Amino acid sequence: MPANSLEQVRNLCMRRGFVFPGSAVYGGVASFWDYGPLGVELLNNIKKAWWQDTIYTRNDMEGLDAAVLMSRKVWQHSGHEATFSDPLVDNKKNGKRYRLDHLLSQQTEEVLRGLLRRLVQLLKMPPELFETITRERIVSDISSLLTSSTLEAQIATKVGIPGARLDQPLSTTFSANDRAELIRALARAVDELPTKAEKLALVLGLQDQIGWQPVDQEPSLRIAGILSVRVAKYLLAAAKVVDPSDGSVGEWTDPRSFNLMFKSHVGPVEAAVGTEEEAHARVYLRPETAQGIFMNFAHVQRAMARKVPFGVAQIGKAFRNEITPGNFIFRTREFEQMEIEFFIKPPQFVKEGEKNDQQWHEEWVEQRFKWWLRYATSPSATLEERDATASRFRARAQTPDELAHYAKATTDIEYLFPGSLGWGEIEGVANRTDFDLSAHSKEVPEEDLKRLKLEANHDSTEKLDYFDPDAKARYIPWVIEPSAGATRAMLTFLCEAYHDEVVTEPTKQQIDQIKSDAAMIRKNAEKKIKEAQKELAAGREAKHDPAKVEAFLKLLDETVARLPESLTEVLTALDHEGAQNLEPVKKFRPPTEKLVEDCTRTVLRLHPALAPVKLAVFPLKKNKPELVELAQAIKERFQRHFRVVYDDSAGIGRLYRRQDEIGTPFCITVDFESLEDGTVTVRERDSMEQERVKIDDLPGYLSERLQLS
RNA sequence: GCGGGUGUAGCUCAGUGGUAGAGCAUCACGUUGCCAACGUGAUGGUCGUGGGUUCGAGUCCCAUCACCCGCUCCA
Repeated sequence: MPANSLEQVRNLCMRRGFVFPGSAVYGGVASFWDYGPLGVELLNNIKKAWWQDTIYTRNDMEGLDAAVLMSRKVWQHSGHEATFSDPLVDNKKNGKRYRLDHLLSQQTEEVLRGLLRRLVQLLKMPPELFETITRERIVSDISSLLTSSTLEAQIATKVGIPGARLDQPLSTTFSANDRAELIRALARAVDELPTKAEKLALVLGLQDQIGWQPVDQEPSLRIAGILSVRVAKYLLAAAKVVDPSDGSVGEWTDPRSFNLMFKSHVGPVEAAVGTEEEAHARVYLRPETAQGIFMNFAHVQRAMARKVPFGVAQIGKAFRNEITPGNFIFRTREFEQMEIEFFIKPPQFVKEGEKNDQQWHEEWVEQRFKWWLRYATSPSATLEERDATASRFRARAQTPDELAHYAKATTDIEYLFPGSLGWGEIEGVANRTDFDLSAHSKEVPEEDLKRLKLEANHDSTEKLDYFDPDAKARYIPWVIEPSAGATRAMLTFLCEAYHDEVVTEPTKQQIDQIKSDAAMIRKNAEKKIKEAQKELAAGREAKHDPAKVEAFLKLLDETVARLPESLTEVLTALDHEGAQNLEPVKKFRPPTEKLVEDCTRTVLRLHPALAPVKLAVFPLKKNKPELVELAQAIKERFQRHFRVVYDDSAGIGRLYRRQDEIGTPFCITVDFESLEDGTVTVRERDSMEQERVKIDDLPGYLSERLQLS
């Protein structure tokens, strides 16, 4: 059985140095994780496997590593700036979608006023706030804040609303100097207020008090900017915001904020967002690596003299300011992608017997699916285990309304993660047609622009087309994009490899002890259930929920009946919510936990190519210098080729278990016999079987079994 | 975003307003012949952070941060 909860995997990762919370010293920052000594090995191995399998073993692929920061124009023409940067709302009634500010600008004055009033009420803004906070107070309150970047960065993060766009420049009635001071003081004042509502209220109040106004005086813009993305849904409903297309009150969704791109600046810019200077210097951290490949399509094609079809692969970091990150490293704001852009003939040039875009798409889905299964499986897996692994992967075609703006079709490869996460996307194979290359090209024919719903690109200096000597025609190629998450791959392989195994049968006496303890728990719990029922019947609050306790007892009976093989499940049963506040359970837990620990091992049955450590070498006794010396010599013999560790800090059994937990495929023990006949014990991870192998034969023995290419 | 929960030693956790604890881990010494051995000793804490109540707060109150679960949303 692989991991049955993400929590198990999380624990192992933090305890054994795979993943640590980011910025932990300062309390942590949501959604950022650091990869520890073993995590970086695993991640590197995943990337290496992918790189070798997608580039080295094919004849039609090249590699690339493009810059993270690219011209802002890339994101303007790719469509990301428009669709990633403004809150959008849907009307559930008719499926129409609007930019929030556009929608509001079409409302009547009455509706807008109602919105503002409700916002004020919702935030419980104390009216005094507007009276006490004056310009003098603010300006005089300047001191320790460091130089600020932009209002948005300062205020929006402090107020704590991701959707807030309080980024318009201050009224021009202030001098540049005054403005900078004001920003600092404002940020400071916001800092001092105890609640989020008051912070927001302050910002709102200041707009009126000190003439801090958006450049654009449209009230709709201001409100749209101020609305928290999360409260907007209720406000829109309460204020009866109307759908301009039919004039009826809409059934609005939460606005989905697509401002997923992190902003930064090139050069020493400290200008406020919205100014020309800022706009000029602005860059985004890439939200996908794909555009770097499109930028270099023509370079790679010419430099490597490639003919379509061919592909370009890239591994790199991407950044998205996700609104709801979570599930450990599944959805993070900084992540790593492994992307292929595979360039093919447009449909009209495909000849008889050649693959069209649909067939290429299918082939890539199949290829990638095989890749996932290959590395999700340990070579020692039985047929049944392989089937079980395969059943946790699936390819699922996206429905039309799920498709991204650039895709004709996308097939997601998903993995069934443990616990509440469930099926999760680990790779998307998209048919992006000629959308991207056309979007970045000048002089694209009118009909193609129309087909792709693109505007003519007057910024581009190039046409990203290709002369096909075979078709004797010039065209902009189509693209199939298999795009996988490297960090999600790590989570996938960890979940699939995780196993808790019972390796030592508990004695009959120990099992009887558990059974009698369970009987005691039942006796006590039944009493509690009766008490609770009495309380509830009398209309009072009960300490226990009878139904939950009942469910717990049923689970406990069921697992205890299946001992000893259900040993680990008994422990899980004790964590059932119905077991809370039951005294005997508290007493019962520690000895059971101890027994489970003594009788089980945690093992990561990782594919050897992915294992962070390939080999561990131990001396049987650490106080015999000859053994230590030989063991270290063996370690040194392999350390140039792969990660190998030497350890003598515990008894031999414990050393084995430690390596099991991190998925080390082989352990070597050097004993006294080794000194005489030059053989060592090689112990295999999954079977725990041992074999005597000559030290001189180790290279061949290991390279065959580690499957390193 | 809403609701619920958690946060005490590196890890797992106990601690009912009155001197901060246990097991494991770590380190030292001794012992130890292949699957989580043992003995002795030692190290390790501003109890997530900031305020408040109190003679006194890990414990009560407020705020805040992080993580987990459920709902909502999203890819």
